[in-house]
Amino acid sequence: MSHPMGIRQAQKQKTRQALLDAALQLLEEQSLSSLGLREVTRAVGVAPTAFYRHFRNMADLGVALVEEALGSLHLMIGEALREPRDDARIERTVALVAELVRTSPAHVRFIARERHGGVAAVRAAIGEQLDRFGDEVAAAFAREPESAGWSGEDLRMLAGVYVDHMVMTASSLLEAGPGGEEQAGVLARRQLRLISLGRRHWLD
Amino acid sequence: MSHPMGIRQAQKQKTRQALLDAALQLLEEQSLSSLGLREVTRAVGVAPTAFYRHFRNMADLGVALVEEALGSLHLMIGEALREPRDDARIERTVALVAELVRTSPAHVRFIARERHGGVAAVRAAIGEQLDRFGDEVAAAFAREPESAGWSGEDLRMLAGVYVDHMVMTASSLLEAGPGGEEQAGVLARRQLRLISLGRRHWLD
DNA sequence: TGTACATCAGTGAACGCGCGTTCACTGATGTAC
DNA sequence: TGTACATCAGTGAACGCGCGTTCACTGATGTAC
Repeated sequence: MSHPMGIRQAQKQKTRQALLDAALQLLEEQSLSSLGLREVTRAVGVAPTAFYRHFRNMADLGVALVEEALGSLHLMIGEALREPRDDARIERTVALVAELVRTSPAHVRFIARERHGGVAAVRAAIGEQLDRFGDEVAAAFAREPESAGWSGEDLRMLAGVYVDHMVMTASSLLEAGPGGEEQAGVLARRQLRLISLGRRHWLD
Repeated sequence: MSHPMGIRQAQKQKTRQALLDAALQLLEEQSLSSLGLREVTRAVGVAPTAFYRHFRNMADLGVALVEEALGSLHLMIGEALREPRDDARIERTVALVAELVRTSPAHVRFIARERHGGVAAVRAAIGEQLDRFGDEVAAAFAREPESAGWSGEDLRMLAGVYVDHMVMTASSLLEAGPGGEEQAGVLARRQLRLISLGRRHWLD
């Protein structure tokens, strides 16, 4: 039997995760470029120097947070788009985003904030993930009969609109807070209906 | 004759503007929450303490930058939307945004970055301005014959999509850089066409 | 199983540095007569 | 017009503080025999 993870490695992972969790929480009130290494280690309860056992600097930690926030989302989006009927797909898409905001509000806020934020490496990592989403959504659309006659470029454009809209919906659900969720959801569905209508008449 | 602005006031305005300009330039590479007061005064060439004659803190300066970036834009947007034909309006809208990005890239970057950034007062100021844009665009749409039968809510939704799309277009034109402007413009026009089509068939 | 040595996650002291803010000041500009 | 006083934008020294990074270290875990 090999050693999938010894005590030492397990403990190291635990500390690393604690650093990520603490950073994410501290980032609710500020942006990454103003978050300090000592702030994070203080919140976790380890010495500042322990940080360097896990990340080279805060930007490095930020990139890890991007992976944590978006890495596991690819499967879920593809599934939501498999819904054939327009209105059901809209419903599922908004529900997926709402679920994401409910279960991981801090991750969502982080992505919205750092997407155009002051740390280049993190911006790049987010951009890459969103591009991948766009490609996947485009591939899902391509499989549908309604896409017959569409150029690859047009499909990718449509996919981009979808992805951008999802990010925006997530962000406005977050800002809406507990009270205004309903209203933000209604707005998002309406906007997706507008986009769906545009799609249906694209080749007229 | 009264004193529209004495030598003293004129000099004060000049220093204030120099602080705003220097801050905006420094913000190309970082976000507001990590920009320091001393950094700004150093760039201008005044003592750090001079800052307090003009702003209470960096958040205060940030709010002033929001006004500078978006305050004068209200007239221009209304005018672009007065165009009656769909394709001409799309052309003018994208041209307006492209012009803005060309003449004030730093302002555009600032707005995109701080819209969801770490400084609450600045986020609020940007949100207010964008809401005002939304109201104005909705009012412009309401005047058009194509809007007959539309509810106020639906019009405001459509206006919100337009405003969000403008911000996103500005941001992607910025990221595209000198080479990719053309491509980003094509994409933006295509997306607006999609929205226009959705609008035309909204009441079907 | 027991022993001797290697690894390495986390420690704690120390460093130099730039930060925001305070304060009393200076001297050009503004005002009253 | 000239004079005496008030205003106030910008100065410069000083402060205490938290920052990121270095370094030699400790002691629990891992490995070889």
